[in-house]
Amino acid sequence: MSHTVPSAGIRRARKQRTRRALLDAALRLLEHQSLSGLGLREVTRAVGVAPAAFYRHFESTAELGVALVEEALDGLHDTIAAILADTRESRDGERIDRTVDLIARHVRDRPAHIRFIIRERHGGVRPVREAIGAQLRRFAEEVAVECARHPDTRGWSEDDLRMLGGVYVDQMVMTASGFLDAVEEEDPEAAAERVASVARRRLRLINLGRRHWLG
Amino acid sequence: MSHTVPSAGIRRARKQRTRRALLDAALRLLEHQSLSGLGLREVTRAVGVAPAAFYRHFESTAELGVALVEEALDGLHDTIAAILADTRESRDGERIDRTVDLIARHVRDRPAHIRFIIRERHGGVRPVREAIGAQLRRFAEEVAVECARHPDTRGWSEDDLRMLGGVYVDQMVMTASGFLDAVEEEDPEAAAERVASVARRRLRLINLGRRHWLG
DNA sequence: GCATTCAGTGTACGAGTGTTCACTGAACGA
DNA sequence: TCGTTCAGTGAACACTCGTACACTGAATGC
Repeated sequence: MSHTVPSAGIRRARKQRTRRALLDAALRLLEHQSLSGLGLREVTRAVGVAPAAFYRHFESTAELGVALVEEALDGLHDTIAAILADTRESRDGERIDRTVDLIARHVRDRPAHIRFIIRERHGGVRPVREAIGAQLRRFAEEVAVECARHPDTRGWSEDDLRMLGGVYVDQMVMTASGFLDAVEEEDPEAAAERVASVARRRLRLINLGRRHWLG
Repeated sequence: MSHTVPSAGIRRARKQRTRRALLDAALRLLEHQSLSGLGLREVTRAVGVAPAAFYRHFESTAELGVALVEEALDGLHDTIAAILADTRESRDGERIDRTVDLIARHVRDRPAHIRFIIRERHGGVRPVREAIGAQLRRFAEEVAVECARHPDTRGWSEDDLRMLGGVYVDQMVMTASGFLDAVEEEDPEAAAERVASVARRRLRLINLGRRHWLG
């Protein structure tokens, strides 16, 4: 009976719980403002905890921002991996459809994370900006590696492959941003479908360019 | 002697002068933070003027932000027009080179304006965000109109042309952002050349896709 | 010349900010 | 069982913030 809860981590768990609460509250507050304007007191007030408690978890809101970057981009990384794996065997047309659908779903599932990433990618807080930039560059690299397996890119230089990976990642981010903006329009579903349509055609354009890159 | 200064606008001119000073000071302060974190007092302090004087020109920092958007995008519009006009007769290769050069020059000439636009495009202040979005959409429209004159896009639908215009404008903004980031690296000139090289290849990729869009 | 306009001043207000520090009390390890 | 650890408290610190209001004095128009 006693050792079923092996004497460990009630404290650690409690701490984790308020840490999560801080992150969640911050994420919610960041939907309508940017990180450089987010106050430490504002966050603790939303959680219902004393301001000083904040320091037990982060030494500044910038550091909290970096933590948010990590969890947001972990999620995005999973989606990218899913896109790459899921569409590896598809024909070109349905591959594009599937990609855009997966982006739409990701945005629907984690809108606040995505909004945060897009807002802070060029935001006023350097460490956050750099963390996002570094991660996105890593994603581009991974996409480039996957691209190399495709017959259309046979014989490409590494540099050109990296360029192409970057194009896809940027395209993905812009599409996500579009889906995010869509929900604020008067007919969100129609707007989202418009975004999806443009995204599909952009990808088709890029793929056509890729096919004719050499010779 | 007396009517050489025709009794007009000494007041108006003085007002304009401090208005400019407010805009310039804000622009400088915004290089290291975002608009939602910019304080009215901070701006007036930088200009050397009483806080209340701010209200003679803007009713909030958001309104000042919108003014900045307008002047920043006027400048960008001129550069886009220059790109479209200047490269109308060129062959494809040098057209791309010229385009990228003009973007690089624009960023070198007005770095603060560009940084502001890129930062606030997805920033926390709605009216500013929307002003930027609307203007960029207008630019895309203009580029689309110009694209329609090109033989490669003969027979394209209006929707596809708009899509293409958007691709070019987004590409331009991303390139500008790249040039901006380049100056912060240890070898800025090399970084800028790397950005330029990637931008040129991206444009080449897009142009290849454009050429093979139909059939 | 004179009354009017108005860009900019100076002071004051209440409210919110980040950070500190001594503290409490429950979870912990031995 | 008992001393230690440490997440969270609450009060106080010295700021900064946006806004209001009565004001000054030079430019202005009649």
